[in-house]
Amino acid sequence: MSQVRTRFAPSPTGYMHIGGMRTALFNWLWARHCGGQFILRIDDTDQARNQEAALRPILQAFRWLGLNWDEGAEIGGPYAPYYQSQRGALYQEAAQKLEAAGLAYRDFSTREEVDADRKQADKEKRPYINIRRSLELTDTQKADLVAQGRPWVLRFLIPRDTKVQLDDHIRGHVEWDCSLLPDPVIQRADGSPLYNFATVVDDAQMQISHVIRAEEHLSNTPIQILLHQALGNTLPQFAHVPYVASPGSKEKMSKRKTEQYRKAPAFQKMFERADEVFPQLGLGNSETLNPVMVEYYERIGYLPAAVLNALGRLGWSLDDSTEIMSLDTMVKHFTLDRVVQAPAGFDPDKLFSFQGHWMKELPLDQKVAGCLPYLVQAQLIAEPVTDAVRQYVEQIIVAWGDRLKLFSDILGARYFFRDDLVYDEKMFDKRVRKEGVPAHLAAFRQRLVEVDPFTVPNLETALTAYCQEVGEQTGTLIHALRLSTTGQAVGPGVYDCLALLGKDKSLARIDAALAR
RNA sequence: GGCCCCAUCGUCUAACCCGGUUAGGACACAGGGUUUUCAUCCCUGCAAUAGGGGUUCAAAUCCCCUUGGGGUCACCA
Repeated sequence: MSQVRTRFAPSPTGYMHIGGMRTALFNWLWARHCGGQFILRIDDTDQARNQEAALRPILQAFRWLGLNWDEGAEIGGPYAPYYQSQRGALYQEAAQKLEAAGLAYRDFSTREEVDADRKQADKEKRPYINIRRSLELTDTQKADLVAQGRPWVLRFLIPRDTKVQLDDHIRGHVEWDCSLLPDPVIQRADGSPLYNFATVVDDAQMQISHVIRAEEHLSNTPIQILLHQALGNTLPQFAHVPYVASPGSKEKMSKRKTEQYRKAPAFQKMFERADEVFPQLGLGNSETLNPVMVEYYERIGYLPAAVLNALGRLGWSLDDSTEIMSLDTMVKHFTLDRVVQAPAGFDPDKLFSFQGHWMKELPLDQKVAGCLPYLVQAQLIAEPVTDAVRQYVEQIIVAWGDRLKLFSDILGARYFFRDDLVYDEKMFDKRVRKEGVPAHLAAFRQRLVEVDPFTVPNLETALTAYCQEVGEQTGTLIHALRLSTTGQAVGPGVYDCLALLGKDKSLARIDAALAR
């Protein structure tokens, strides 16, 4: 096969959509699988807003996930520039070429006229296509109108007597009857190009071999194919990937619908998590950062490997049983013909389970590196982080074990850094304020004074010995100690907790609990 | 509404192209075991071919229809 070149062409919207990320991943995967190039082009035709700021989160999402691009934004390349806003001359040239060949025409009709035509067609229950009045104008009439300063747009002349055929890598054979297609505007009165046109010009000029994009572009495709043909371009291959649906629905996931996702059972936990974590980090809450955006996953402490794995398995499979896949594995096996045709609902639970897997695989030093920023941002530890603190955090992470799923879970270790404990009152009542327990706790507290060094094995020996002597179950003391020293009913092993806290703090907290 | 796409457990999917499997796996859920918490880990269970017609010895698989779901219909991208 000749050189494979794929592209992802986001418009700078200020955030990276998780569904768009999946499409980008498939493009990247196909390029890498084939040893080709992946291009990141910016579709910023007539965007008034702040480019820089609106683009940053998108590029950051690619960097975070490790999806590098061979040409495009920031790095340039042989087909530069890669920003549509800077490629005006190319579009002008192509538009002139079409007009000169009689394949596009100047349309002098006003928006009002077009709207009226459309309404009329609607009323008569027939499909709307352009009436093409401007086509009947003589050259002198047209020149007059131009002289009068009448604005016009350039429309592509759809060849109404043909059919467009597409053999899509995912959808298969699709056909459209051109007699039903309105003539699309390809250039505005001010000379700026429209998306459908700019895309065609760019894809051809950048030698894109495979246009892999979301299904919602399928209806744009006949026009683009026609445009390519009119321009004399070699047609790229097309692959229309089904869109990503929101959890528990079949509808395309959309940022505009975040309010309803907030209440959807499958999504709810992610929003709650955001409201719990982000305020502690000074990052707003689920209003500012929600699970539709890639940045949510980065900020809440997901691993790129987990997000990539989940995205890769959404609408694509390697075989009948492989679930856990590294990026390398996906590159090795990815093919377009194994992309599923039906929309896939995003599944937060499954992502979470992938996360559990990849977090378990992560070497300790990387876990520490991942958690440290959270502790700093939540002001639980100071910056710069000293070796002693770093070591302490490492010990906590070891004790935390597989309970640490997201990096932000480390915020649950607050009681190792702060003395104002948050008590789980219900459990405190159940495990501490219970017949006989305070007495045991007080008695064992005295034994603790003698434990030296204050280590896990010594603590365990002491507790077992005490319980045997007094004929009490170890569980009674274990639970009481955990509630007293951490305030919580769940967490790392209680001996780990005591050892990590050290003798002084442990004793003080037991005293405080007994005094409550 | 026009055009187009889609349809297997609750979810993601395998098997479909080239008809023959007790329709497989994973997540979730339920139960059990290990860890006197929780998490991990192990075992077990639950659970699907939308409906109707064809074709065929045989249909999840091929064809048609119905139903349902979705996307798109801009001088947005």
